[in-house]
Amino acid sequence: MPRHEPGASLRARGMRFTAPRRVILDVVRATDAHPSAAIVHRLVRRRLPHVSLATVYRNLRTLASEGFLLERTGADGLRFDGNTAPHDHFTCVACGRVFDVPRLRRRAASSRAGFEILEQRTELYGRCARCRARGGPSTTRRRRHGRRERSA
Amino acid sequence: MPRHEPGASLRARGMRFTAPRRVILDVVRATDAHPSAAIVHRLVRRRLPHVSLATVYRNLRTLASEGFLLERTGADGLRFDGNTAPHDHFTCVACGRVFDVPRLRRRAASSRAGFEILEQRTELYGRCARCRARGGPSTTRRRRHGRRERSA
DNA sequence: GTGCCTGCAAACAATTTGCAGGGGG
DNA sequence: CCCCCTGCAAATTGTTTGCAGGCAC
Repeated sequence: MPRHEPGASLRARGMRFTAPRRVILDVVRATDAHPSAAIVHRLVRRRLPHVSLATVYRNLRTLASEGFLLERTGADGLRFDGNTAPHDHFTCVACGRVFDVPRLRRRAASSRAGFEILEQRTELYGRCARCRARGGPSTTRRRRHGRRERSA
Repeated sequence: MPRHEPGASLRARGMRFTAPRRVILDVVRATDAHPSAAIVHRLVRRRLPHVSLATVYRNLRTLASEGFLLERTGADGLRFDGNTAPHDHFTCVACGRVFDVPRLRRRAASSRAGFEILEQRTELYGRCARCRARGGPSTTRRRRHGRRERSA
């Protein structure tokens, strides 16, 4: 999906290109940190102090459904990605950061069992270079019960 | 991860193999429908009418962390999978069903950018054979706002 | 017996919605 | 000037936790 012109394209569908909407899109596109709605909210407020969290949610959803950004759902909740080019994600289990990585594999046996594949999404998990350098060798942590850890 | 013996393995870690726990594992293993906690709860209650939802959550989490089943988080919330063999998922965007599919691609360029890949997870989206037969040709639906649709 | 497990209910957190007013086009 | 969009607050939903007993081992 190409990165089209926000204003024009939105207007063409009867949607307005308001200040909050513009800034929200800006913020998500400006980072590669795959922010949550709350984080986007905080960043947006630096420029528009009165924008509400509800508006952020509404716009993220709208912008995603129009193809201006991508919505991801993972173990760490709902995240948004300004990079609309097809790519995969690598999540470091040590530091929690999420990196974009080029899609390494192309669709294979598309129509296995008669499935028509419209989209694919791959998440990789492991340890990033930095964490490998710091910590010792690979560890597989397990936890019993306990609140699900959320990366900041 | 092999399908080990629940009782023994749990006991070896100082955990008990209680009736609720046994039935919960049973239920998840008996289906390939990738049930939510609520669905597991309903099914478990057919055999043990007094099991609480909290117990279901606690046990699903425990059993997953011990490798007896897999925890998945997707757009449709938290789901559990009794199939612990490595495999991918295909979600039909028309009927919402989730199918297990054999993992089609093997890890490639493992350590791109110094990443150590410990795990990978791929989700495919499209239309299953049945829905392709019914509905017309492939459609890409978009929605504006609106509650996120949840598959039953 | 000891301590893990359980049911119940309350607490929590993330996301969504209702509503009345405001401003973009 | 019409109606989409917004802020605020309340509502919802999914998940987790505290606590007093119960039962597996």
